[in-house]
Amino acid sequence: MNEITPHHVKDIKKVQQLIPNYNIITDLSDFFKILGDSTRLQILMALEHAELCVSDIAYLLNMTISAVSHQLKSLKTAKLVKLRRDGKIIYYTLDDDHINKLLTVSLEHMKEK
Amino acid sequence: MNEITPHHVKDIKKVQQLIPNYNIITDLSDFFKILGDSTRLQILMALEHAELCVSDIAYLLNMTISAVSHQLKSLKTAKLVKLRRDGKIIYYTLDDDHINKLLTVSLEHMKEK
DNA sequence: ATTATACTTGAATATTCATTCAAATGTCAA
DNA sequence: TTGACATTTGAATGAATATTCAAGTATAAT
Repeated sequence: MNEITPHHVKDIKKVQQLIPNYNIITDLSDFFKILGDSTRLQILMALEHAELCVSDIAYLLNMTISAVSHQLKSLKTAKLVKLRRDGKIIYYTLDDDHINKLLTVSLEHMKEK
Repeated sequence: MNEITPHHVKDIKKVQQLIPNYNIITDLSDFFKILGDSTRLQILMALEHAELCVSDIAYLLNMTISAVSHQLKSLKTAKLVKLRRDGKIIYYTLDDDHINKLLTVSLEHMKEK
């Protein structure tokens, strides 16, 4: 790391007080990282409209069951989806509502560009 | 790719009509991908509160000038920041307002969990 | 018990991507 | 026009991660 001489110390001090602490920022970037993959985003957007099982999603996205299952696991770990078992079939749904809201807001952001 | 027999064809057809087309989803996931890195997110959150030059940001984040410059380039390409030059110094700001709004909404999402 | 179905899991591969390092560009001052 | 400063750029390295492949659970039916 090279030595750095900042040019606007006052602004830096101001900003240091105003931005969220690093833990919050990493939580948030981890969250965006999950959304930053088209497969996972497609899954979430599909689950906005229906409860689906793994084969349904794999068929819908034209992917292998395994690949979908891996991504569902990520989404589950991130608490964005939840599942219920009915016999051999496992059904996935969105874990809560405000992920839904966030996706809508984000889509708006896209359209405005 | 193995053959897949979906179990809920009706739901799949419904979902196919309701989710955004693939181009929009990839645009959106590309956007989230940009936000899905703590360095870039810190930069954006800093620029919410002040116009800063590259050395300021590097000092604030305790990173090399070069690393920061690379990330600023990504943010510029994604049209999330813009710059102006004043002599030797290049100042960065957020490119528009609704990125600001989205960050706020997303932070809310985090807190609710 | 055996087989089939639905899905998960772990290791391996391949690709993506953040950071570093060294060199280059652009601007100003002497 | 030489030197110093601020930043950019491109290649190289290393870490993270999406998908595949093969093998492993779990459940139900025969």
